[in-house]
Amino acid sequence: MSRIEVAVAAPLFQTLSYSFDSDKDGDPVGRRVLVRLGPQKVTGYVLGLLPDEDVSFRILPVLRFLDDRDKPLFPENLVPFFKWIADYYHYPIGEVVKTALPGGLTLRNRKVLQVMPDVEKNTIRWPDPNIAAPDWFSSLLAGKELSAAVTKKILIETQFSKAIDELKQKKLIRIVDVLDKVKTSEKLELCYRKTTTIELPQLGEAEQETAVAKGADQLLVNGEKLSIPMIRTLVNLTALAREQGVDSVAAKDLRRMYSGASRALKELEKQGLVCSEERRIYRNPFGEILTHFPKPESLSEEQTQVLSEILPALQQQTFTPFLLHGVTGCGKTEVYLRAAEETLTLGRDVLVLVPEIALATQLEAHFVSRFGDQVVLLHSGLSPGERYDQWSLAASGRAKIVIGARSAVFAPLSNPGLIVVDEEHDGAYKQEDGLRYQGRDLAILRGRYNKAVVILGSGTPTVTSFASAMKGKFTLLSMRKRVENRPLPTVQIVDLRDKKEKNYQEAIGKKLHKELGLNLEQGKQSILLLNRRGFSSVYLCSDCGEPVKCLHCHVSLTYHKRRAKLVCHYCGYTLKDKVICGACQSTKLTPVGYGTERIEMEIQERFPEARVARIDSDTAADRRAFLALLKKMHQREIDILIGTQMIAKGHDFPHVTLVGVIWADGGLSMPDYRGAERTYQLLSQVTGRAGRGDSPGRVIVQTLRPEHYAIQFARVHDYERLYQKEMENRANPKFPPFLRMINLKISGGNEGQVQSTAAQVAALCRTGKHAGIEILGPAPSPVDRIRDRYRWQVLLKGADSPLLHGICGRVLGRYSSLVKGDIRIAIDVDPESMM
DNA sequence: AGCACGCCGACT
DNA sequence: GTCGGCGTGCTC
Ligand SMILES: [Zn+2]
Ligand SMILES: [Zn+2]
Repeated sequence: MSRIEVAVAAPLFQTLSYSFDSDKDGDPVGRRVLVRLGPQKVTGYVLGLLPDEDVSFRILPVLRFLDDRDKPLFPENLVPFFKWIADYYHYPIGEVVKTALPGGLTLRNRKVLQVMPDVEKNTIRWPDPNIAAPDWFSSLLAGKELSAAVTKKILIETQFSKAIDELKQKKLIRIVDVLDKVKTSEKLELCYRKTTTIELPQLGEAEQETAVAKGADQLLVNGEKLSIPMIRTLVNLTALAREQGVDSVAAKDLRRMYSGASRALKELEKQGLVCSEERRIYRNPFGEILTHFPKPESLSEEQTQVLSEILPALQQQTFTPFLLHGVTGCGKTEVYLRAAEETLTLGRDVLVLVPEIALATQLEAHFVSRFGDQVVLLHSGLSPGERYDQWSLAASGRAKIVIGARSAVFAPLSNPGLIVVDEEHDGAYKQEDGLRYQGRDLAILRGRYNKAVVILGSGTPTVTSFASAMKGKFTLLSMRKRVENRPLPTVQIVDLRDKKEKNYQEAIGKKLHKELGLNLEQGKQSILLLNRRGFSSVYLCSDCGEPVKCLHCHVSLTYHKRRAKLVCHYCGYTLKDKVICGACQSTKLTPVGYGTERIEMEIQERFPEARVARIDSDTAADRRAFLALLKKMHQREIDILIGTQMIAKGHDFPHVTLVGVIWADGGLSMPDYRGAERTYQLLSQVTGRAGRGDSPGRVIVQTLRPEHYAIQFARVHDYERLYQKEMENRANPKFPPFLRMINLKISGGNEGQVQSTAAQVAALCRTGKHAGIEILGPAPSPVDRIRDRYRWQVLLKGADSPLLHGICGRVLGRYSSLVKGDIRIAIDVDPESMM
């Protein structure tokens, strides 16, 4: 028996030791095991081998392996990566691995309540006279199985415990442990292989029919009695195998050729002429046939220049991070593709991260065009089965290129030599629940562990990344020219404070209206951006001025006119739009503020003849409808497209010549030190959507703060000055990149308890070493109640990273004494949103 | 997390 | 008296 280090799927900060039979089970690393953990059975992930030294605890053998020999779920190179993440994000190691793996692969035992096998059901009475027999008891007697989830609920209800104990003692019912059934696994397909060498007569259909007509239901071929269906199937099998260049052929293909194949195959198998086998098939997530992008003959001067730095770094096979600063349409994609080509030539793998795969289909299409089935996809849009298959293709080394969203940074590639993070500034790289990791940062880390080249690409890099480039931590590569020398659009700022410009209660100013009308006349497409969905952001009482709030969250409800509903964007709570004011019972409520839905309606009133469409997370929930809309946009069947930041990302609309930003400063009033940066990024991205060679683009930016530098620098497309200004601002008072932050988030159902726990957390931070660390709070979070949970926070700021993490460790060390009832403490390292 | 063990309040 | 509440601690 050999000893292994296992991370179990439980919130433990340490790994545990188990033993296994190395002769029988082979290499254990990267495979799942089922292990005992106290009185339960849980999934563990094997991280490595351990020396046989004396220990103070007993070492249990693993119950069994959940992954086959030689089919590890993840390569060994991910192990130090996982450990670093667990440490840095203060997250249990097993949960880190669980987050990294595709879902549905973590099994554990659960309790199920059932009637004792040989007990006659109708003889059982509900034993507790004080309460009526509950529904679950009746369905149990009716012969239904209770699920583990239902059992859990029943066992939590203390009112039933007496009756259950009694029934258990009388041996009428029992509670058994069942293991989760496997949710995601390999998909197998039945195949047949010819095992006979007999030569088949070249029997055409006509001849077969003649034979049947003559009454011959069987023919003798080389001493074997074969029916016509058997011959036909055997002929088809031989032909298909030759055609596909394989030995065994899928039964379903044979059935498609001849419906009698199933029965014939069974007969053939019985006579030993064919044998059946299961073959693994890989579910294919590439839904639509993607556009083919041919490889360009030549590269631009800038592409050549940039590649002359990247390719040698790839050949050196050392960790080299690049920041590729290239405006929209500068031809970054071709740089990624050439770098990927070189990486494959060197026998290494490629990992490409994109913000949200649904919107990055063009990058996907480019990679598939160039590299075919060496590419796999990993993103949330896949079914669990597809995701598992794509994962296994990478894990087994059959796929060399992984393209995916944030979590693809954990892709099981054994030797990544190139990691690309496209649109590195995108907020989607930060996971905002559970393991709150930053995909971009982890990409850099993985590059370091795997001695890979990392390319962070963006037209508007995060200030932090650009600062790293300035400090020399990243090599800065710049691409300033748009391909085909498309000019940058002209940007005009419109001051919304000017009463002559815009009427009260309207969103579109005179200037924007005029330009939209002009574009419409000329049959050109326009885009309108407003980063808020719904009709209005608040629904105000005209009598007392109070907004309608969510019952479960401390936020105003958003009015959705088409659905005639008031909706909470945090928890989904909805009200009909016929409400009375909760404060004064008034019925006079009016929508105030703007959302995309309201813009859509205003546009329809202003331009009744225009073909208008809207893209936001309400309308894009259905990926197929979303893709259909994009297609309509490409085919110029839409004149004006209205949307949230979604329209600014990823997708190129070649015929758009006008972009209108309804309210550019919306993000500047948020409690976020990156407000200016984000505003610039959004404006810059949406600006990049306007114009093509022959028809230059115009951008109208409406704002209440026309003088703000983020808006002014966006007008002149000057990233460097934005960067400098931001660095000045963040130097005093200090914000990242001049220091680091960790947010300790305390939440729970009882406001007083949350507040006092938050106070204890803050006190704990302040006791002990904290020199040079600013400890802010405890304070209520900006949204201090979501889903009936109160939320407080303690924010740590400081340049001394080890000390910051030390303070977190101190809090975590007291975790069990701090956390009572439903209180939770979440640690958000490098927070991006304080909400 | 999930489970066992252990120590105090309010029932028979 | 004990039944059951949940605070505390542990899991290789
Ligand atoms: Zn009111
Ligand atoms: Zn809500």
